[in-house]
Amino acid sequence: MTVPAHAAPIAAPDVASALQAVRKAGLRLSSARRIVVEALFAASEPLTAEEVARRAACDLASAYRNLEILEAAGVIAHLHVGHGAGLYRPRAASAELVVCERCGVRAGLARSVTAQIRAAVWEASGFVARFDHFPLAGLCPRCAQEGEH
Amino acid sequence: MTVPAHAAPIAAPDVASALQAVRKAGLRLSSARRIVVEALFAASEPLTAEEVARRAACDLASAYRNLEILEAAGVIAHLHVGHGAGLYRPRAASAELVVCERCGVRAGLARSVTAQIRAAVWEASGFVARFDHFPLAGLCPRCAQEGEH
DNA sequence: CTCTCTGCAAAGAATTTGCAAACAC
DNA sequence: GTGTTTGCAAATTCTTTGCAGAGAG
Repeated sequence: MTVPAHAAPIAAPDVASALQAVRKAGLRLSSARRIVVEALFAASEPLTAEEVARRAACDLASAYRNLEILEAAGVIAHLHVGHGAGLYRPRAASAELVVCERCGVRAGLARSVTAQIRAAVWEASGFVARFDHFPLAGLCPRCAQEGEH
Repeated sequence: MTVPAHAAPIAAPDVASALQAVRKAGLRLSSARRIVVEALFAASEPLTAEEVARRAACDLASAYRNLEILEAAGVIAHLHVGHGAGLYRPRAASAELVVCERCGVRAGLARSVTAQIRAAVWEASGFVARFDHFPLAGLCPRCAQEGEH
């Protein structure tokens, strides 16, 4: 038995193809929209809507609206870490993560590891687990050590 | 190599011992506090703060304050599922879960399964994963099937 | 009696929505 | 031109905080 495939739409690998994908989705390429895309692809880390709005010099409401639209178009994706605001990143950068609940540090998980976990969860529950939208949570090595005081 | 133990404080198994634990923590047992505890132990599912306030017939602010205090006292715990409000439950009922991102259905995971996953995550990243505060997310069998249309 | 706890009201953070003007095509 | 998109302001949802009075020990 194998875990059902999680359909993986084509994620634009760079700014150019992302902007092209926006056009193909029938969306207008307004200046705000273009800069939002560029800001996300230029960032090395996922950004909050507020950071996107600041970098794109556009209204926060427009940032939220564009982030939602761009996500629907398959160009970007958002994730949630801890109690804080949502984070946005290019869809192509949707690595599967584990996040420290205490300090917020994030680490990527190799596909082989997440595949193994997905298989275990699926066999036990029938659920197809994902780690990109709501990453795994726990304590990083440092915080885990402190926690045992 | 084994995953570091996640210190597991004594969780009150029933209302009586929970109320007793509240006293031992040096807290006063106000009527609102008592009813909040009773409401959580009486519920078959985790409750939102709003549901707690309604069942305890107390102010929402008092519900939040008591939930925070009771959690610090080790009597209850909260978790986050999806985009919605936080959920509260007796600490003793802190099962490790997997939640459907689409329909919200929850399923418990056997300790043997979560132990295996914890080990895999720890070997790969050094993180000590938890599944009670931020449960695993994914698609339930039904939604997974629909998703492949 | 003292100090904790409560209700009420207001503040805050994150996100969404209504609307007229601005802009892409 | 025409219909999408924007900025601004206001509304929503969830949660926290300030304060004066009520209640537990």
